[in-house]
Amino acid sequence: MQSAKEFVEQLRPAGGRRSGKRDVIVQIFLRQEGHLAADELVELIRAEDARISRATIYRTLQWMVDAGIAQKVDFGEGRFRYEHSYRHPRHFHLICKTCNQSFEFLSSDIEALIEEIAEARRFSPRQSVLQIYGTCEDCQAGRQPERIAAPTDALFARDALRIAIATERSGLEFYTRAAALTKDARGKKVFQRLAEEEQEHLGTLERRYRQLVKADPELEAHPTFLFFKGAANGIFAAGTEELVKGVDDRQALLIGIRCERGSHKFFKRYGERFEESEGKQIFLEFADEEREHLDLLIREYRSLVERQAAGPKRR
Amino acid sequence: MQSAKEFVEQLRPAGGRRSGKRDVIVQIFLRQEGHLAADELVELIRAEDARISRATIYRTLQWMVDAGIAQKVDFGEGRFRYEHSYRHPRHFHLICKTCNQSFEFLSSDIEALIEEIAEARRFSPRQSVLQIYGTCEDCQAGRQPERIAAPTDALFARDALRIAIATERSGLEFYTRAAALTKDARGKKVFQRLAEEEQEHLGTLERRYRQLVKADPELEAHPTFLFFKGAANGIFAAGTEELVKGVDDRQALLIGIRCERGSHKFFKRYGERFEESEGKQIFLEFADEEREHLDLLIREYRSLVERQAAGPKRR
DNA sequence: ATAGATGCAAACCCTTTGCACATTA
DNA sequence: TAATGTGCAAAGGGTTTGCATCTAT
Repeated sequence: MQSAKEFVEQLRPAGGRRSGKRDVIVQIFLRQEGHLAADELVELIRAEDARISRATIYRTLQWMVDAGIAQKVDFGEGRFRYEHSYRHPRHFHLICKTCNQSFEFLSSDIEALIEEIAEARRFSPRQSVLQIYGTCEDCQAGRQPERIAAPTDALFARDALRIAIATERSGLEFYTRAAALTKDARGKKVFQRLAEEEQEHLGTLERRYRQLVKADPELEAHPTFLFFKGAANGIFAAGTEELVKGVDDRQALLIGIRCERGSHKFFKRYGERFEESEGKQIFLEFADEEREHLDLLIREYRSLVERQAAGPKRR
Repeated sequence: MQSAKEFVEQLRPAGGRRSGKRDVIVQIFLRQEGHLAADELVELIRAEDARISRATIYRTLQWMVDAGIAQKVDFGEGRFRYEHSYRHPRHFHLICKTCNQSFEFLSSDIEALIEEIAEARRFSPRQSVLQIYGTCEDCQAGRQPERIAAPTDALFARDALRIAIATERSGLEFYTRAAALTKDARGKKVFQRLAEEEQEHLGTLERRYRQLVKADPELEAHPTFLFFKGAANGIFAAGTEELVKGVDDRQALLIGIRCERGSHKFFKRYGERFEESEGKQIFLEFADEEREHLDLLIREYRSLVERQAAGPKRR
């Protein structure tokens, strides 16, 4: 796993000089979690150590943004806040206007929609900001809001596993149906084999999930961090729908190919977004698996087409 | 249709006094489209007329926000912008960092997801901000970006009709399938009748759409303003999927009820959000229609249950 | 030696405010 | 006349900058 130091080292821009003060600022900044206003960082640094001027801190923040170490965010407070990018994927925010706390979440569905919309408008998106302003659970109840810890690796792994499991289930259903509906003996066998594989993987994933929860029984009580619906399992669900409306063997294989391709792409892309972590691992492993299925289906489709082309002559 | 003057009149807070200068500011502000920074408004007012002080303009902007006439938005520029709420539903933004233009869009899908996420986190949302930063089509091509006009009523009507048509199509498919699958004679007839109605409405909507496009042939060239996918037609699509996997008559009716309820709710809620306009009209008419179907299905379901309760005795 | 980093204070931008004066109900 | 709106200038918060001074390479 990459350390914070390596992370900074790697991003340090060429031509820049090493400076003790800047290092201090960066290190203190990276130690924090959440969204720091410049002034809060000034306080932290005053407390910690040196006589570092406000200007240097502002300049270092700008430097970190340029280097990709930090991100400047605007919660509409009339000042900017900064969050670091180290082990911290792009995300969205729920912002409580009462206690001023902010809560992060991911949503592959919303990301997919944003991409579609940008595409439709021929807009090339660089960065998206989604902030939901309102009142958090604690403030609604009039309770003293407790500081929520930032989402951990384990939490991310939990949600990654949930997505993978849901997708696997949906894939299993797809292949089971496909096997039942396919007439071609060889095609049927392929679908059966894939269904069996999905079943097996499903078992593996569920075991892994239970293990994770066992290691931290509190884990399941945490609210969802990574939201998903359509983007992952919707791919197979749509395929199943088409299947069930009636298709021939060739179409069934094509639908399977489309599903696996979509699924592979989703898991690969999503996995690549994250820093080293169990969740990333899960996504990438899953992507590989889908890739194998995809290859198998493509081979099978080619074979079927060949046999069909040869077939009529014999008839 | 409500005029801008009535709009302000209606929202003018009690206890406030009429003031010529404030009126001037409000009128000039409402004449603009897009997102004005306070300073830009000051310029506009300087040019137009009076010797009105900066402070008054700031105070009036605050007054408009409190009254619900304007909305303060933050594009992360370090200053606020204001957009008026008159004939201007809640929307999201694509913001070009090159030409600094911003483009609006609606997405019922994203709104639905936001609500789900807030719900899951027990967060009570008041306002959501979604900004996609990047580069617009013109700037990507190195062209001089042309000022895009704000979406018109006709554009909104076009997209409302597209959603209604897509939903209608999906409903038609659902009822056609349901009619084919239903064994109970009376139930079959109900589904057939609904399918016929959907067919007829579909014709009406398509005629209306053609009319709209005929009135303004440019209309179809405009990019999508109201994005939708799941929220509207996905409701029936999911129903069809269930149907096709095999259900009995009673379940079929229940699925129909669920679909119509979802669809009714969606169109009603979405329609209610807008100022008087053809698009609003379309949504509300559609909601009414779905309501009728819903009632019919519920009556039919009750009847079926009764007959089934009576049936076994006769057997 | 020289480009780059730092400190200090002043400048900056956008916005709000105190206070005297003008207006409206 | 009492409450509200306006103008002016000053203050305010957050951020950036000019310039002299250091400090790494």
